[in-house]
Amino acid sequence: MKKEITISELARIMNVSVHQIRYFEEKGILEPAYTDDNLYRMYDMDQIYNLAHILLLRKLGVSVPSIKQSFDSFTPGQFEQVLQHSLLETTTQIEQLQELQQFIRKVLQEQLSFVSQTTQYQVRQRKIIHLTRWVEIKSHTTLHARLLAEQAAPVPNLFELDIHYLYDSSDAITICLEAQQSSDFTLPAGEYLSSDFLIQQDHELDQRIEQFNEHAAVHAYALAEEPLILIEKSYLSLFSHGKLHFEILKRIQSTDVLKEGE
DNA sequence: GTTCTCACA
DNA sequence: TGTGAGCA
Repeated sequence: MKKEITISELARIMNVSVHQIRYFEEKGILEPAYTDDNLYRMYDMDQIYNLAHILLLRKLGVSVPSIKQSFDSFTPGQFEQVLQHSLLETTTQIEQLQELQQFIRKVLQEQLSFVSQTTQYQVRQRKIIHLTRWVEIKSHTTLHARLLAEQAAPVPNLFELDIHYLYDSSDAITICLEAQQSSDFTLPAGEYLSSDFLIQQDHELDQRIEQFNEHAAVHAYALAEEPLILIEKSYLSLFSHGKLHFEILKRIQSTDVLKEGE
């Protein structure tokens, strides 16, 4: 019985895959003690220590190329730099995960509030929203793939955004996306008449908008002279089997709010 | 059981 | 940065 061990034995005692050991070899950070006549890689204590170091550094977030560098020419200063870098990396990862957590909460909350909602029309208090103009289309037409493809600026992550359709008095509908800072349009904070609904076919949309306007007239809401806003909640449509989730909004006039963007 | 290579996430 | 499959 040889004192050296095969790759699968090394893999077993170090809790890694055979593949992974060969991968480390390919990347030049772990050589076998020798190769046997049958071309099997054989490993001894040196390799066990070596692999232990590699796994530790991987756990600390150090990349394989950096591990190679640190093995080739190792100075304590470089080591600190490498570890500082992976510390920074984990910090940004935590931030990204927190953003994801927030987004999941938002989707969950909106989904719950839609499910529990009984009345179709309600008055809602809304925070200020900034919008950036994205595409303009004529009324009574629909967005099609070609139109999107021809836009100069590619739109990031359409699936997770609320898409805002602004219906002003003209014949055009302006399609906008949420912006971080003040941009092309601003929807002031305040009270909005709101209606949530699902639709299956495009023509239902125009009906809904008509109904909304009628409802507002019948109940004599003092609506602001601002565009009607239709919001497509693309991510909520996930929960409604091919139906699309929309909200119609129009701000209710209040005397103490200054009109913005003029 | 192991090697090598290719495709894939 | 690995994994899985197929082959010899």
